[in-house]
Amino acid sequence: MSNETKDLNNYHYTSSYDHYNNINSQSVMNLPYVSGPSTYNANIISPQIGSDLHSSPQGAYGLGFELSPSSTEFFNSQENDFYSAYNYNISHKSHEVVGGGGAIGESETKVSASPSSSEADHHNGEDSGKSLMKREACDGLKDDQSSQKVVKTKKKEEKKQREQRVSFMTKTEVDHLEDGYRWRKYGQKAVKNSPYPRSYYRCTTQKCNVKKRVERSYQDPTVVITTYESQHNHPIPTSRRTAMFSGPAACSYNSSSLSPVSNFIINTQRTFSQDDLFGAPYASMNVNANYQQQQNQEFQRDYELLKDMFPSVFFKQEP
DNA sequence: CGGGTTTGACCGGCGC
DNA sequence: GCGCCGGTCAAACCCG
Repeated sequence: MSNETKDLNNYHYTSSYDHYNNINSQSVMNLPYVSGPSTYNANIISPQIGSDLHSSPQGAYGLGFELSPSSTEFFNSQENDFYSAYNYNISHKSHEVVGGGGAIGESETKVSASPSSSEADHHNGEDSGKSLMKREACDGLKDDQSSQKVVKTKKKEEKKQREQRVSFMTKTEVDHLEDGYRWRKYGQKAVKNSPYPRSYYRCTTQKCNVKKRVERSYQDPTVVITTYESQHNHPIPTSRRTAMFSGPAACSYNSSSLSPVSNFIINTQRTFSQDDLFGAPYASMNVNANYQQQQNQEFQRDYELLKDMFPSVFFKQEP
């Protein structure tokens, strides 16, 4: 796919999409990492969803997640921590020895999770926020409301609650990030108040009804918002699995809803190990020994959670 | 030819 | 009721 062959009016599928393909081809061919460091900076806002995912019977599968050759940072925190965690990652970026210093493909990701609304929704000020307000208003309805209406409202709420959504905010030039699963695009819509369209994808695996929306933030065009809905009921396609981890990458994780501050870096240049997970951050963190010991235990717990949430990250990479 | 993308039409929810 | 908007459908198209 080249820029020349694409419709230039559809800017989302020109240069950006080519970046996506380039990065993947580097990964597949196991080439030296030349597209520069990229950091996925993830923030899970809702502790409820975090625990849902943790206890999910589909623990081996779950949500898709960007895993192009890059460094990934997961942030699991309350909403207040969202931007501070994000800033923390930015300010410590220079400490992450990931690869070359190229600018292409550089990215950071934040993650939010919500049963009914997503960070992306709030980010764009869309009507899901209004819906939330409306639902909250419905909670305070007067007694003279007909019981039928109440039942209807409750049903609607339950349905929305079941729609498990997780949003990733990724600072990247890549629009559709690789997550190991196969997606079929089924729609694209212009987003109100945004020059950037929103794309709709569905998992191509039969009987898997996972969907995702991908849009670029109008406030910060360098940020791509990916929203996943529900969970995969199947493993990651094997052909993708090997491709995804053949290139060097690093991943750091912060789960501040489980611990005040925990942050570690996963280096995927070799097989994941606890040493990889727990050793690296201290090089850049100015903390005392006791604190480190305490953090290690918290990291262990967070690590288990992360494994459940993003199993694909932890598949072993065979040489 | 099969699978993915594009894109205008359509639908339902919601606010006015 | 009407218009707006997000989400989805599906025919046409593209590509390997």
